[in-house]
Amino acid sequence: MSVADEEPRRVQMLEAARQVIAERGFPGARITDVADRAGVSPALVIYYFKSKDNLLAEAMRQSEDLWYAEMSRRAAKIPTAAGRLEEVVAMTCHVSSDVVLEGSLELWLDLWAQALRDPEVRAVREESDEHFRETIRQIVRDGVATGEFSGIDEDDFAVAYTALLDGFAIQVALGDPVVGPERAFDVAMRVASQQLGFAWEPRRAPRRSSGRLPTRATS
Amino acid sequence: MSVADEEPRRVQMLEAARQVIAERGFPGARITDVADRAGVSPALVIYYFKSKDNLLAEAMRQSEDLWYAEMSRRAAKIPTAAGRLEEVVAMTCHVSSDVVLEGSLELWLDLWAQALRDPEVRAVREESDEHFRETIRQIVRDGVATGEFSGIDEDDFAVAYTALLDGFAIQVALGDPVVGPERAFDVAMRVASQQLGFAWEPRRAPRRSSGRLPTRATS
DNA sequence: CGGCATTGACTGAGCGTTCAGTCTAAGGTC
DNA sequence: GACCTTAGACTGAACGCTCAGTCAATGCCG
Repeated sequence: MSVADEEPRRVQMLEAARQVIAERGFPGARITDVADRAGVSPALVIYYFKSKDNLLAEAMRQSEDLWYAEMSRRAAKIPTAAGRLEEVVAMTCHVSSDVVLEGSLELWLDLWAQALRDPEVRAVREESDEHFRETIRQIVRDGVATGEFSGIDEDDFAVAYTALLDGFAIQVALGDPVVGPERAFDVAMRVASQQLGFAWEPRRAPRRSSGRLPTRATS
Repeated sequence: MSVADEEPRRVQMLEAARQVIAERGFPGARITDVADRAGVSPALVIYYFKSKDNLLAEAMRQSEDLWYAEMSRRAAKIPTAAGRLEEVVAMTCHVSSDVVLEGSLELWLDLWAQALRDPEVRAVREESDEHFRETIRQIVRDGVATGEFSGIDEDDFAVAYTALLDGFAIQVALGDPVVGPERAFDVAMRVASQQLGFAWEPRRAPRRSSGRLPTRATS
């Protein structure tokens, strides 16, 4: 809240930029779009951020930060390591349709493509990915400590599992006809339970609709 | 060869386009670049392909086709299913530095990002991904048939394993400081051997250099 | 008044696409 | 064989649009 209060215009524009990138893609995002959405003039956008590239890179960073903040927020509410892992998987596979995470997967595709050439974006991606890995690592460590998970090299698991989730994120983001959110979630959880040695079965019979998971309260 | 003989200019431009996309990214690729590299005028490029979008989409398709052709070519030479799987993993993780596959991983990142909005590119991606899955599926089926692999749901495995390899492809393409080609290859093979129940150990002590694998002849 | 926020109007570069042709080779005609 | 016609390959120049970034001017607040 403090950040938003101190620099309302700034975050407003970053939020607008995030949405525009999600809609039109990183290279297709125009400062006019961002300005329109934020209800200001294009010149003001340049006034705040020096250049378009800078704006978009910062928008990417902010978006990633928000994603992990949301993840931490949710994880904090869940007592078991297996539950926390499941929540991470659910977020990555977009099982629950969630406004906060709207467009985050699509953004990742642009993030990766852009990271190839743009050093600033590359830095964002590297931090973000290491953050992701560390999150998984920590969950595994906790699970091993509490006896939920049986011994496994947490580092190798984190490397492999984040790669797996990234791969599923691609399929889900692109709306692959074979690998939808439910299947990705299912397979990912099965792999995890097998590798980490904990019991897991699907919450319910497979649902057709893309509705939210009623298991967890939404408020 | 027949194709190249019939339409030399066409394939020449497609090849040029592939290189330009690999260098400057899909959105950054200019028809002038392609024309320059092919040694023709920009107008001729439009003369052959109706528009820039069409050109780039076809270049993507051709690139994917080449990749799978190369994969089949290599796989055909390898007698065991485990060996074939290893070769696929090696190609995906860019363990062997190979001219034919130059820039293919980087191209995938652009392919995914572009597939989000461009229907033509999306179609290419879907075909390509299903092709990949089917390749893995078939290798597993063969391995199970010959007794190399122990029983496993080949479909679920294919879905999960292609996702894993896609994820590693991202890391490798972006030159992640933590997950390099060797580590990706190593972890991927360990996962495969464990899941499919075959014996596998690293060919050699871990190498620092990014040199090619001397195990297989390059000719 | 003085500094900050904000804007509309403008510009200049970049780039896809078009067009009016030129050049070359093949084919037909006597 | 000499000449004309046709078609396809190919190009240089120009058109027109998009869009990031600039700038002088205005409003606003303390």
